[in-house]
Parts: sequence; C-alpha cells; structure tokens
Amino acid sequence: MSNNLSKLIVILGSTASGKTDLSIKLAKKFNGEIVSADSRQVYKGMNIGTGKITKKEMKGIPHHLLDVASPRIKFTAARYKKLAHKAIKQIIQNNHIPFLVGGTGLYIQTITDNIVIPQVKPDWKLRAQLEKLTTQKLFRLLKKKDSRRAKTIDSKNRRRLIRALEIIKKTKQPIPVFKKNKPEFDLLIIGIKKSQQDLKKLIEKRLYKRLKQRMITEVKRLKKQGLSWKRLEEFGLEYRFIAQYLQNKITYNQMTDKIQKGSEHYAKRQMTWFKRDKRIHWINKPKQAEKLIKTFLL
RNA sequence: GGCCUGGUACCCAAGCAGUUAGGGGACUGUCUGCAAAACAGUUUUACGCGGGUGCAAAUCCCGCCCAGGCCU
Repeated sequence: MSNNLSKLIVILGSTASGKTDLSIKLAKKFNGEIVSADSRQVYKGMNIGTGKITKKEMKGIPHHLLDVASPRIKFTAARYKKLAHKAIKQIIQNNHIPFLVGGTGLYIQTITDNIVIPQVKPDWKLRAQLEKLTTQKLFRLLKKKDSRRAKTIDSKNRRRLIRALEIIKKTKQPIPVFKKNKPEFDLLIIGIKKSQQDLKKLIEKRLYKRLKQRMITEVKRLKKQGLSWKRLEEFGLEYRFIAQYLQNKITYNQMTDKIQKGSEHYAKRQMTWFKRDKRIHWINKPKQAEKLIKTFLL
C-alpha cells in the first residue's frame, strides 16, 4: 500500500454533518492544516449563510481556500483545483498534514481523481448568445460538431450543452474523453455518515441559529454592496430564499420552509454523489476517524 | 325549506361521453469549469355516494351526502 506520494486526508460529508468540528479536532491532534472544499465559502462576505468557520473556532489551525474570491465573480471548479493544489503542496512543505474538508463533491473530485478540466475558460459572452437558443437546437448543434460527446451528454441539460459547445468552439476540436487520473497524493478519505432523520434535525437547529446570527442582515449587506438579486439567488439555499423573501416574492415562513427542504434535498444529492466513490471510509464517531488516521500516518 | 355553484390521485387544477391533461410537492437518481447549481425518472387508470341510460360515463339522467353562496 505505501508509496512515495505525500499524504492527504479528506473529510467529507453532507451539509450539517459536522465536518467543521471534526476537522478541527483532527487537525489539532495530527498537526494539520485545513483546505476547505466548499463552493460558497470561497466567497468573501458570505459567512453566516455558508456556515463559515470563525477565527475563534479555528483554534489556531490555518485554513485555506476561504474568502479567496469576490462574490461578484463566478468561481469555478478549475480555479478551485489550481488553488487547492497549491495550498496542499504548501502545507506539505511546511511539514504539516493537509486536511481537505468540505461538501462540494466536484471540487473534492478535482483533487482526489485529479480530473483534467479542459483548458477553456468560461466565455460569458458566448454563453449569453447560446442561451438564446432552444435546448433542442443546442443539442442538434452539438450532435453535428461532436457526435461522440452528444451520445453521453444530458440532452436536456442546457448548462452542460452550452459548456460543451464552448469547448468545441475554442479548441476547434471534439471534446476529449473524460477520465479520472491517478491522484497526486496518497489518500485517506473519510466520510461522515448521518441518518436522514438526524440531518433533518441538525439542519433545522442550524437554520434557527443562523437566523439569530442575523443571516438576513448579511444578505441585505451583500445587496447593498452591489450584488444583484439575480446573483444572490444564484448562490442557492439561504441566499436564494432570503433574497426572494426580501423582494417580497415569498413570505417569511415560506422562506424558512424552503431553506429547510432545500437543504435536505441538497444533503441527499451530496450523498448520492459521494456514494459512487468506493474509497470513502464511512464513520459515525470521531474516534473511528482518529483510528483510521493513526494507521494511515504510520 | 327553496335556488345556485362546486366536490377529480398528497395538494392545486383542466377535461364535460371514447388516446396518458398539466403544475406543485414528495421520492429516486445523473454529473466532462456556474455544482448550495443544472438536469432526468417515478408518483400513469383518480374523478363525493348509490342507481339509471349508452357499445362506451369523470363527462348525460335520477336520488342522496358534503362544502360554500344566495333566498325565504
């Protein structure tokens, strides 16, 4: 099993599963630093709604990939890979243990499967143009230009169709076949398992805590700083539904309801995603994680 | 007591004699740079109850029940 690769410990789990607490505990114990894998916590000013860890809660453990982007600018998985990779390397150089912690499956996969994302940056102008076409037309266009990719793509998923066409246009080539690569690190992947019932309760508790912490004020502040309602809604969950509430599109009760149900669904989707990765060691208790890590670091 | 309107699957809601309405929600899943996103599948013989007419009724007829409205 042992090889010459540097070790990387991954802690993942659905929203509200307790990743943050566990990661602090483990990082303290094993001389670690934390690299966040969260597609919303990368944004500055989005703290309460994303459940971003506070300075105090960090207990001196260095954290990476938090607050690295302005919410005005769209952050992408490709950018995540670059920054996270760099952070991990740095932690290793400091002779600390890197902990990749988060719930954004795609971001985690860029590291754990070392996915090569086509070197084509999003072209927002082109996307706006393609956005005007019907889904059917987009699909026909793709079929004409790259019949291989057309066979595997979701023919009704506009977002993916547009991305595919974007790559073809820029590279003037068909889309390369998707493949997972050997990871650059020696991995231990730990997943926190919670029953759907427990998660429900945890999400509810967390929601009321966040509302008390003035989560709505946070959204108002972001709006004031120049973010459009549309942009705020794009972030999903708390940001989406609070924005809708502030625009009087929904009532306060509808807002809390939608955040609750939306979070439950999100948690479910995350688990559906994670289930596919057979390398994950699922645990219920922190002790189990400690044990796994001890063996792994020998 | 009389007149009217309505009672359709978990919810909303079209149909008004003869192919699966549709939406929401719920559940399950997908994943090639927006991933807290986007997308897909399932929930496809339900029409208040009892009779009748018709080859055929949620749809027409009769009676009853329930809800709401109006009248006395």
